[in-house]
Amino acid sequence: MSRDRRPSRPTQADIARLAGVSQPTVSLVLGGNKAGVALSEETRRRVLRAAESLGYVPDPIARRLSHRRNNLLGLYTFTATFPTDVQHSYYPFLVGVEEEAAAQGYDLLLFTSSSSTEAGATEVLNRVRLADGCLFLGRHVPERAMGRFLDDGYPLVYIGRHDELGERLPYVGADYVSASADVVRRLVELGHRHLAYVREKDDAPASADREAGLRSAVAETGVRAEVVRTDGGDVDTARLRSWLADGVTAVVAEETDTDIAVTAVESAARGGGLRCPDDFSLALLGDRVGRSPGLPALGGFAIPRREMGRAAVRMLTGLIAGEPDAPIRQILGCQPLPGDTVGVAPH
Amino acid sequence: MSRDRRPSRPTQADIARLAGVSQPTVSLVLGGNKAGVALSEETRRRVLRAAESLGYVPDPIARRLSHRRNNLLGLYTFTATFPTDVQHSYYPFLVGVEEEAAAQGYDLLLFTSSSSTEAGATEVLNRVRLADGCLFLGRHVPERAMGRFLDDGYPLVYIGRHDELGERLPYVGADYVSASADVVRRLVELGHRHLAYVREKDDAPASADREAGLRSAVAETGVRAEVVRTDGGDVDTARLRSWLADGVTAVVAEETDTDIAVTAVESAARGGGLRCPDDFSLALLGDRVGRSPGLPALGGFAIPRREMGRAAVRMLTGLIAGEPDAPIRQILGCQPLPGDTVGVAPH
DNA sequence: GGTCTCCGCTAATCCGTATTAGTTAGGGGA
DNA sequence: TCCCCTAACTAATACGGATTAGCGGAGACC
Repeated sequence: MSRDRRPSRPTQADIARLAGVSQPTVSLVLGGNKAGVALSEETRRRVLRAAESLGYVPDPIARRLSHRRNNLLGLYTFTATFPTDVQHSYYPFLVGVEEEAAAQGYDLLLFTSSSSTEAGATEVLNRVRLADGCLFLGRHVPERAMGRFLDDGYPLVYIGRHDELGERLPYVGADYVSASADVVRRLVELGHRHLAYVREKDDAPASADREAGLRSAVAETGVRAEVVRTDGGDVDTARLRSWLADGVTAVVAEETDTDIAVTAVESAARGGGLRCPDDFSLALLGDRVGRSPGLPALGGFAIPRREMGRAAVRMLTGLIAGEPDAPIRQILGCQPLPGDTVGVAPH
Repeated sequence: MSRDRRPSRPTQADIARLAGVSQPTVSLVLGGNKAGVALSEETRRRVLRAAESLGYVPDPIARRLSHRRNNLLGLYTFTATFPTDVQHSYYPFLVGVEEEAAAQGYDLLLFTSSSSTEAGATEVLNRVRLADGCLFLGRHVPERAMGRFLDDGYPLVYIGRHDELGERLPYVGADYVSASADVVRRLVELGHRHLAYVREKDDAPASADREAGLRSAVAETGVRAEVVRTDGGDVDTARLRSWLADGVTAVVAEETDTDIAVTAVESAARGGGLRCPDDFSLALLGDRVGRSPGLPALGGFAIPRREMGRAAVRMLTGLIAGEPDAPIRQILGCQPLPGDTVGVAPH
């Protein structure tokens, strides 16, 4: 025991001994004495002098043990936190999260999900409780784990709209419905009357919202639209050509964190030597974060990721503070992006 | 008091109550019982079941207070951890850090430095102790704070070579000296006999190493080189033209996290309608992470940022484990990058 | 039958700080 | 002279978990 005692820093007890007072007195003096306990100026000075001479620095660990607060916000992404292939999509969220966390005096705890097995995920989800509250980022909601957090009153906020758990899950989302409808309306204004919509195969609120917006605008304007689900492989040059032969003048692609849909369309076009907007217009339901400035900008809408990150942190800290009447669901608007790949329909 | 008691996470005491044992027994069961205290299988099971059903997670603070380990690695960057303006430069480090941290079973604690004032920095540096050890990333070393950590035996590793504290500071760096010399040699082989080197104004080991490498290769090959320090404003088109008029055929620019030097040269060239490598060759001492695929690649060398991040984590976990004979300084090699902006010298 | 030894667990204590309830000394008032 | 009040501290305790000493009971052995 004694041999493994590191040369520890001076404690309040050491100061107390030196100043001839008790440890609580030291705590009062150094802690600013917010409770307003009476303290003589003389004692105060002695304690401060002793602390100074010992080079005292409060131990943050012990301090937080007493506070029952860690000042830690968790961030859990259900993928690698810094994913290599989808890095640009999540990055702006993180920027916003960090900015606001810093502003609110919280540090960020990044959960590394090395094992993406079910058991591993459960394990990590348990560790989440180390933080005072946690942000979640992902296309889907692990309902059991989240339900449990909610039952326990653990503060959490999802980045992205999610209704898998009814009205219980707090989130900060983006208005994909309106933004997607707008994209369709802009295409129709440019004369497009026949669209193809390429989306991810699996269902998630983010995809459902985009499709709902698209369908509502399609119905409203009376144009045609094929809706195609893909996992990447089945949208190729031949398919693209057959659409165009059928009279499709604009392709709309869903943008997700994996970018499967838009990547498939782009490579199909490249493979066939087709160009946008000359051969067809290409619009995105979303944007591409890491898009190179040298490449043509894709028309679509800008997701306010950074602001979503900030708003999510604000909501979360509100939950942690126990604010009663704060809204637990928030939807931010998206800006239209004209882009270079959308043009007037031929004919 | 009672009203501010948040529904706190289950503690060992809760488990003990549920399982009908004492808190220390719970601690023994959950802690792996390294002391080898006798425990019946039946008790063990009851405790584990109770813990499971309550969703128990040990409090890192409490654990740290008595034990001193919480499987948290700190990451401190002296700027925003997800910097918006220099984002691409630090990002690959983070990728590597996260990969290796996940592999070693550590979570990451990102310290947000809201205030970059001296006082604020000290405050944050105190919080660093929450983690078992900490990685630091930055051009400069705050010597007092770091010295203090080292004195206290707190495990830390710098990403980037730093000798401001003598031999005491553990780091994982890149071999800028050799890599920079190589860049110069390649230019000389292409016939360049007169270079201009543009570097940051302030001094840091990263800059000193590059300049040392450059100077050694310049001396070795007997060519001429102007060394210019800039903060961005004073390297403009006129200056660039005057170099070329003086016979400079290649400009070498330092690459740092701010990219001040290379950005200045590039905008000076663009302003004068000068092109690389036709009008002059442009080489980088380093690389540009976020470089768009559509733009010309700059010649230089690739800094193995991801691998540096991984190596730093390995070194840090070694320090935490108290490995005695592990090296505390490591230098990784850089790969040459030919690039499109370096060509044969005219004449 | 008495002592010895294990087994299986708990009581006590520590880590460093914060907070609250008390306790003591001294002064003032009646 | 007795009582009360206030100033100025301290004792006790909480926070959650780890560690060590120790205790009661059961079986073994002489």
